[in-house]
Amino acid sequence: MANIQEVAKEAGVSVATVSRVMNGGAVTPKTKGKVEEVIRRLKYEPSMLGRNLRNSESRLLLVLIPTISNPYYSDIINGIENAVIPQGYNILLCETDSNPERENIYFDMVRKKMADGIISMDPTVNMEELKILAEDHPIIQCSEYSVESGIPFVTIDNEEAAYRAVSHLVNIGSTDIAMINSDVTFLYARQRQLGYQRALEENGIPFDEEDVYYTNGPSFEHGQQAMRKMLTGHKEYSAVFAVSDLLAIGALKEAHQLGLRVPEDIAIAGFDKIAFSNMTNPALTTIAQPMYDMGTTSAQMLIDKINGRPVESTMMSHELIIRESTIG
Amino acid sequence: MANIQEVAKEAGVSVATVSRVMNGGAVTPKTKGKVEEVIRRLKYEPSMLGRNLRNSESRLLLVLIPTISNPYYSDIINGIENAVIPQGYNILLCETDSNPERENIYFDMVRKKMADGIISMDPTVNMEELKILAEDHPIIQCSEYSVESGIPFVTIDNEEAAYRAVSHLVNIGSTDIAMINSDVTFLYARQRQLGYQRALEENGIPFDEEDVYYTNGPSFEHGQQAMRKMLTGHKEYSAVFAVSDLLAIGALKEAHQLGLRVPEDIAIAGFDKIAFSNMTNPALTTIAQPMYDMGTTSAQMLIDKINGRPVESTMMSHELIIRESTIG
DNA sequence: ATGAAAGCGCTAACAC
DNA sequence: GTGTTAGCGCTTTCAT
Repeated sequence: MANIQEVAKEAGVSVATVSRVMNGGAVTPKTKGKVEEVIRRLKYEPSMLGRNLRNSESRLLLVLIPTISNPYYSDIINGIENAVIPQGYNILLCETDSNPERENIYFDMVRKKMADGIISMDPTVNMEELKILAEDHPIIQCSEYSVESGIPFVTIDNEEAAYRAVSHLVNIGSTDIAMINSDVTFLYARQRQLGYQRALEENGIPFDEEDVYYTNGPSFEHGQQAMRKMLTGHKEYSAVFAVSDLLAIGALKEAHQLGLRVPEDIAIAGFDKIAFSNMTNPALTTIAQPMYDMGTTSAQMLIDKINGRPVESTMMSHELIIRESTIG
Repeated sequence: MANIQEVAKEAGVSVATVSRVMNGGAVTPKTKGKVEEVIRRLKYEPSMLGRNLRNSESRLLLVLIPTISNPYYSDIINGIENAVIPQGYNILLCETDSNPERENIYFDMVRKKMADGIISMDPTVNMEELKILAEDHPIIQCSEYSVESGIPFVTIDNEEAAYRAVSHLVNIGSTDIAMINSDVTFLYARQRQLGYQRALEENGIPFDEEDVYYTNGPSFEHGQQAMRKMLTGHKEYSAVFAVSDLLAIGALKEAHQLGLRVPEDIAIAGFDKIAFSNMTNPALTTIAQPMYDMGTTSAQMLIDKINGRPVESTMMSHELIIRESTIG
């Protein structure tokens, strides 16, 4: 628990020299060796607190997500971590629970210099506040974003991806295709619905607003509810496009519960390719987003921004993964 | 971006007074009002960097987990967060990836005072290092632990829980009960195997080491592999007890893939009651650990430890959740 | 009740 | 190449 002063004194040098040894400044091999010996002997660990104050940086990056229990974020976070750690940063995973108070705690952390910047992946984020914060602090949006905010973002072409997924459902012979969508206040929900609509119309299937089943949330249970409503309704469907895997997995479970076979009686496609989409029976057809790369990219963008380098929004590629839930 | 000096100057008081206003020291209502007005006007946000250095604390707590993608940890982390945030702390979720280097980065953070303490939930943690670190720094073990380390822990009675799960399998009429276990270098794996063994023996079923199928890891795929090996072997089983839900879900998928019906042909029980254990078809019988409470408890223990208060290890309760995978 | 001043541990500009 | 010194922004005695 020694500090830099004690090391300097013990080694018979100045604190500046010790600092230089620590940070690779110009020092004689001889003094360097001597100082290093003392550091080892005294088990000296430089305090980041002093360094942080001096450099007025915390080397901490906030990653805002609505909840940690949504596996959607796992790989993105992995990508972020692997990108920032080699550059001497660490991330603070912030669960907002879509709660403005929680969110404010985290915004405060960057205002109070406990964090150097933010990667926001929270679709429920208070965009007004985020925008204001972005005036004075480095912020990047990942996955969910607002163009008008002027804050740089990383995303995929949601409309095109949904278009491909639904086109696939048409290609396997479905004509009555329902959609399970979350709240259209979210940009991705609107974009994916547009893709659904375009795929139908280009194939001569009229779009009907009644075929879209909206949920009150993003979770498994919401998917179940939507599916129950759909299957107990007056219309029959041969395929369902769900706006996320979690919703699709809920729908799948409910279909089974109501005695339907997937994909024979009804095909189901999801979106995101979360790890669990492969664990269900049948495995889920879905859209793969380049999660990991989205993570590394947004991380690098944030660090660039922190260092005053110019940053451009990025559109990443996606891929349709065809699995058992849409083809026998 | 004003600092305390500017506020003091603008308000015509000393920095000490500003500090008192911020921290609830004794100040005349009149000066207090004046200072607060200036704070608002200058949009002053006190830097935690200065405060942290001065108080030599970071108010940051590390939570060590092997990987964020294992849903097992979600609820525990939730509990931790809700316990620490009201007390002015924040947590840094640390994915070690069971990589000693990664781990060391995080250990370094507490050595370098960037974090005030650690809650370790990583079964692969380097116990030697952790023990040494615990001599100088507050550390709590949650879920996975070593008694010999002398580091306080929070856990459930794994042996008893496994005993109950396997007893349940016996009660529904199974006599040929296999176990899917992970690596017995982990304490929980050893304890749960003991429970499995005791349940068999108390019911007059001889324990056979060959009925235990060991995996090379904790994931879904490892569960699949174990199940494949089991079902393509020479022995037939009517029930399987998996040491975790993730392994059980893998086993379930593989059973389906090989044309077996669950629970009719083979019953499957898991352990942990992760969110997904309810999303499979059939839903999984499992052991519920009081995740959230384990989180809050270990968090409070850590904060107590940081504040020099005495801390006792805690054994928490568990519950057998019987669902479709073991009863038609 | 308020102010002056010391100091938390570190880095970097400047001088030698 | 090395030492001296001035802060980074804050809290907390110690005076008054």
